[in-house]
Amino acid sequence: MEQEIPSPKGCVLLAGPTASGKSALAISMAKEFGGVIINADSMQVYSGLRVITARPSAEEEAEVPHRLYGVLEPDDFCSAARWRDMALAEIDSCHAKGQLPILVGGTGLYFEILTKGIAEIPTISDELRQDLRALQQKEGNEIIYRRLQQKDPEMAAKLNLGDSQRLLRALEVVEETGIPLGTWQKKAAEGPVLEGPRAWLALKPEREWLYDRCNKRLDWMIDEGGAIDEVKAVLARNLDPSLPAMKALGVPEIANYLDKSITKDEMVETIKRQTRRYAKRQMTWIRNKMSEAKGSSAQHLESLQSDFFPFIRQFLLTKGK
RNA sequence: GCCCAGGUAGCUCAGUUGGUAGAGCAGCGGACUGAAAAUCCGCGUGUCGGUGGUUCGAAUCCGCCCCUGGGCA
Repeated sequence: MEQEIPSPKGCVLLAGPTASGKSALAISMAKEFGGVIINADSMQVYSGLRVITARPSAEEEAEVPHRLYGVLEPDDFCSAARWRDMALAEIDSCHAKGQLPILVGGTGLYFEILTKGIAEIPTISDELRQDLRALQQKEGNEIIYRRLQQKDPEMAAKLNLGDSQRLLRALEVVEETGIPLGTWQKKAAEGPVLEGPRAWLALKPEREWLYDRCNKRLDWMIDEGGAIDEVKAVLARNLDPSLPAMKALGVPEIANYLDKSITKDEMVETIKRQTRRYAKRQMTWIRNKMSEAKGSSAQHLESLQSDFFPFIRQFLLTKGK
């Protein structure tokens, strides 16, 4: 079978909410089509948090090639553009070897920037970034908001006072570049972008089924997977709690449990709730943003291979080469 | 069997002297342009246990029935 399929120039993009079965599907797909799995998940890029971020296990990673899993230290940070650059390099290297890149993950923004590009805004200096963050932590959003109103009233009008992350981003951009963020965003997307044909796949599981899976997975992580010890080890490094990896689902909650400010039950219930909400946001993204991309989608785990494999085979035979 | 206390949203409960009901949590919808597992915005989803009655009008008052706790036997 595999011999019939020519060397791919295209790639597979597999999106879906957390716990929907993406990883398992990706592995069987990689085996079937000679593929390499490339992580498109913002948290699984960090090392040290394998269990709590539901990264594929070491055994799974050994079955077929996996890329961009655990490649950054938890005190580093991965921007969407940084991920894109790493992903494009991996995709090139797959193509050079005649392998099919299979991008798998739940981070919508990463897919968005990979496929559509983004305006090239100069890097913000660490100094400015840290100053503004410190200011916000100390004084709250109001001061950031007022400063933004002065320097970029258009963006300020668009943002909510509570939206600390976007306020900060808008302010650091005007202050660093002297150009309002909105102006940058109106520019055509620049920078490297994924070229060539692509097969979009989306998992759209039934809600109850997914929530149940999320809950059971979390119970497993805590009771058997060793999530608590793993998080404890990372916490022992005393990293800045505002680092992205420190905000991964479950990390703050386990930290609270370890310092005894909440009980184990509270910790478990809170993580479960946060995970459900996260899955819901992902589904909103997939439903409303990725639905425009032409591709194939499937609802039930049982039907994944039968739904997707013919689609991929067809894709490779017609457009993928 | 008798005596209390309760039955109101998915859960825990509030509901003034009768004017068809509201909080928290859960949930749902949406946004998303370089830290996105982040960050933010919006939305009560209801046979008020059932049934008769009093009343212009009942979650609210009365009768009976059902259910759940607790107590006495």
